[in-house]
Amino acid sequence: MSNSTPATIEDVARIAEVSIATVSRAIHMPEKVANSTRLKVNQAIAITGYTTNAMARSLRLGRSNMILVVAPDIGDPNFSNILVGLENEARAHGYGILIGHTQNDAQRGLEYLKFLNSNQAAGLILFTGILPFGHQTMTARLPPSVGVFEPVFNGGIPYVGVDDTEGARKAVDLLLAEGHRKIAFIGDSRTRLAYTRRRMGYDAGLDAAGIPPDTRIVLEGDGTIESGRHAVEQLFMRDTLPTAFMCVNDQTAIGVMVGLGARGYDIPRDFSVTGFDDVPQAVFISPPLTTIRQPRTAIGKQAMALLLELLSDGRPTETEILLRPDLVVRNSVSAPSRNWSKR
Amino acid sequence: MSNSTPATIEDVARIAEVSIATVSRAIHMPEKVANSTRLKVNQAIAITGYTTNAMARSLRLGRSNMILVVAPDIGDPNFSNILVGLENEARAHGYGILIGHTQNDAQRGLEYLKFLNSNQAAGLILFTGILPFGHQTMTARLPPSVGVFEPVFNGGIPYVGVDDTEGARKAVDLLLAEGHRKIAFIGDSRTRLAYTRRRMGYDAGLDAAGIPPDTRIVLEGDGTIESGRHAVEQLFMRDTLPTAFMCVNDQTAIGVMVGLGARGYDIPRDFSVTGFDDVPQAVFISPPLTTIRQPRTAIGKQAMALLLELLSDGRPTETEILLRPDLVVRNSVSAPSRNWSKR
DNA sequence: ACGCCTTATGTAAACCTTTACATACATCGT
DNA sequence: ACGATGTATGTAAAGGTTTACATAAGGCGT
Repeated sequence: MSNSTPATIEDVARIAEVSIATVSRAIHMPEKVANSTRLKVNQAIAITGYTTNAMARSLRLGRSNMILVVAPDIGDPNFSNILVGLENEARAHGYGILIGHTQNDAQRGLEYLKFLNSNQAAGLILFTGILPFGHQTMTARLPPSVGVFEPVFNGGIPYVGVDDTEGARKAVDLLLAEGHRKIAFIGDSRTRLAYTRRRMGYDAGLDAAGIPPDTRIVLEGDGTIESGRHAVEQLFMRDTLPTAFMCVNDQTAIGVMVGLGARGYDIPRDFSVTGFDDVPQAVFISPPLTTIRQPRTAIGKQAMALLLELLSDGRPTETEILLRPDLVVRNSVSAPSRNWSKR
Repeated sequence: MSNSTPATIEDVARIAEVSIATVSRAIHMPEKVANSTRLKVNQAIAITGYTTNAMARSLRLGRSNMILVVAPDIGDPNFSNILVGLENEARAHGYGILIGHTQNDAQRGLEYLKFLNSNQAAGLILFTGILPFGHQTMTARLPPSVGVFEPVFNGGIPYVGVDDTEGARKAVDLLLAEGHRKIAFIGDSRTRLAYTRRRMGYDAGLDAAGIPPDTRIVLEGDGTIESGRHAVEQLFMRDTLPTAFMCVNDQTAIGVMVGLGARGYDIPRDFSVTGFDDVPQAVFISPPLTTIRQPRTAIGKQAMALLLELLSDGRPTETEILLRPDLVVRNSVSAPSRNWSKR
């Protein structure tokens, strides 16, 4: 029973007094085997504690029961909850997940290519917007894949994310409702689609409020804390100060708050700030950040569900799933101060 | 070249005009094959883009190249950096890692047992102090395993962590050096060894300073934010206030700070607070938390290195590796205020 | 009673590798 | 010149599973 080497299908077959084919069928196509035999097999399985050897099975089937999840940074606060969603859904369907992080290093990406080529993963979940591996040639060989947050590189791969435009719209609308008219957008970027879309929401909100766009207060950024801080400095140097900072993500917002704090300003009294993502820190920084929440667990679940569908059907039913983002009101937004609204 | 089905060892053998055995040897025991043939084989590999099929290899070898990492909570801020260390070290030796989180649910743990039984993981890294699976019977069948942070359940498994006693000692010594004499210990627990050891460091520090222990200001806790908050309430109700709170971890410290803030006190003016772990939030909360840094990447690296050693040797060289924790001074500690030091 | 269809089970090949063993050949010491 | 030793390569088995195909048996219509 508690043998050193695990039981094989043959052990089960011997005890149940059937052939190994029957055992395999009893497990995977129960309706194809007589009730009485199925019972014998099940008993034998219980006795031996048999578990299918996944290696042999994958080898035979030519496909594994593992899904590779590639992310640029596992430590990213956005990542872990997505993972929960991914994992729960995967396991519910008999798949396991394998995690790799590229650390934005192309070399790393290549190593994961090996996994794929050696059939260790049946499917792929891509977090980066850019395919981590040697682009064009590889695409053909990629297993069924799903992107998270953003469509991947050269398309053809469905993805699930949040409706960035709508989320940004909610943020800008809140700011407008509070009475802000000079609202900066921090973190503009043409390379990341999610950021581009958030910019679109910002533009749309301003437009709907009849406020003409002012590119002097739209600053570029790469979503890091440093980029937020830098943007604040630029605005002060150019003397084109807004009353509110709508940031492309929470990290940027934190940078903005740090920059503003370093110059002695109080938030939200002197300036309002909004973020995007609702990372765990958002609630701990001071003041707690008003931001847009990503339904992370749901995103993970949906992404995996889509991938599993691809794995069985082979054909994606939809090419893009956008979830609804929610506004989370905390304490970093208020009406514009008298001082600044004069400008 | 860019065939639909990946190249096998036979394709390589045919092109290189050798037998498959030679190809295998050229890859895994290069010194056993003549230079000229090795060259031919390498060229053939380059042409075909061959990668060893991990399934077949694992099946043949009877062991996989995957390491299962089981953690109670992937979202734990302590987790991700450890993972980086684990993963880097693993990949450097040709292993991949597989992540599972039990969410403190025994049922979940059982599902991972299947992975192990089906030979999908060659080794195991355990984050929980408690073996996640049906305890006694299973231990025999466990693959080589290493614990992180704490020894696992019933021992026999080496572990790597931080020297909790020393870390706690550094925190209490800082507080003492600032002049504190009434230092509370928040988060005492007999079930988690790491916490018990931190308590030991606290006791030792007090003892060395000639301060008699005062159990009225040693409160239990489970390391959650809520537990820290609760402890503060208790101390106020009992009217046994300390001048400083030494917390068993950062979460508890955050809870303490929240509780103190809710009562209108300023940190560090009215009370000093220290944490343990140096989670990413520690720098963002206000005031930034003075705490003990866990060398997380190093812990991960060491744990994996130990496991790999186990996998080759089969015998652990050491049963416990304790890394040195560092004090990180931020802004939550100052000399005791005049008001409170009068007590 | 016979052929035919259906249902339940068994046999054996295939998936791709690694490696013990066998073979072939070259080198060396005598 | 010959046996011994060593080196380089090939042959074939084994690892655990799934499944196409073969077989066997039972039921049914005529």
